[in-house]
Amino acid sequence: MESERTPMRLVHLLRGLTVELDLFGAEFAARNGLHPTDLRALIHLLDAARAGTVVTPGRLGEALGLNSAGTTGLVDRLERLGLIRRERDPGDRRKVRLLVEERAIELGEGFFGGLIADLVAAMGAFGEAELAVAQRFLESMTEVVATARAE
Amino acid sequence: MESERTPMRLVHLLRGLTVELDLFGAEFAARNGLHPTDLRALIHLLDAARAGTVVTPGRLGEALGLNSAGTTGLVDRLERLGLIRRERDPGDRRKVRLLVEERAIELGEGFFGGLIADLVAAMGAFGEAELAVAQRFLESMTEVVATARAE
DNA sequence: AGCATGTATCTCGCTGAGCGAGAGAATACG
DNA sequence: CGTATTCTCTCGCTCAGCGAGATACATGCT
Repeated sequence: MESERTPMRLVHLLRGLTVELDLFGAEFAARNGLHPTDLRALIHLLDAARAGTVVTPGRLGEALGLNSAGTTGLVDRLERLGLIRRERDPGDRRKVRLLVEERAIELGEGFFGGLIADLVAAMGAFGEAELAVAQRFLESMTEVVATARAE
Repeated sequence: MESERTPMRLVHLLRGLTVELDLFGAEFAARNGLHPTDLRALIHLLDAARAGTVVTPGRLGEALGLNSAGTTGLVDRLERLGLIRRERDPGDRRKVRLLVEERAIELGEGFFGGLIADLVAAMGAFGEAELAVAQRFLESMTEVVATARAE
């Protein structure tokens, strides 16, 4: 494994990192009575809230790869947990807006907070130029995966 | 978002990349009649096979965070799909060895093959030194997550 | 206007992944 | 030996997510 050529080593690292992050998320979710899907939904909702975007059940379901029935169930679940609230869109009354509650933000902090601080701290060992390289690298890899996903 | 400080931008990139890889895997799995768990199991089994490690249901379940009942179901499923085979360990007859079939290897190639080639190709745009930086960076981040996971 | 078509969400019934509890079979250890 | 331990599997259950379709609102066409 140590004698592996660099590109393959990087591929395995990317996969390994994904696995670690997934497991971290799954464990956090389980500890808070959530399912992995709930956590992914929460992340999506918090991102949208910070960006000022309106999220509807349809958009959320699409982002998570769920059909409408599953999405309704997911939203019901999050609402029952007091993490989000439904609100009819006054402009188009077919739509429902999903609003995140304070509790959801706190939960998000609990999840990310510690880990982000640790990650940022570890980045301190890298120079400005090195972080820039890492950024370009990650952007490039993300784009490749996103493109592959779109077939 | 463009004005974001580099460390946070990197954190978001890591998360985004994880999400993309997850979705890619989930879509591949669905297209092949597998569940995300099955794919994760397959990856684990193929890694072990390449490393020459023996995998038992117990080890597999532990790696995926399943209990024994769930693991039995998973192994049944993979066996029914003709991806693995059970074989009693002759040394310790309580144990069962999980052997990957040819089909599983082909499936793995189908999943990784294209994506890996694309990723490696994109790495071609980076110099030797830059890839080394990316590697150190990913190793550092992986270690942080693994440490955080171990509490 | 009026009617067809499209869009957003929800309801119903069902399948099956994964859990808890515990049984059964083989091994280790006093 | 017999008792504890380890590994896997069985049983019964819960609930996330699917397919099909209902409902309600919106929009385009003539």
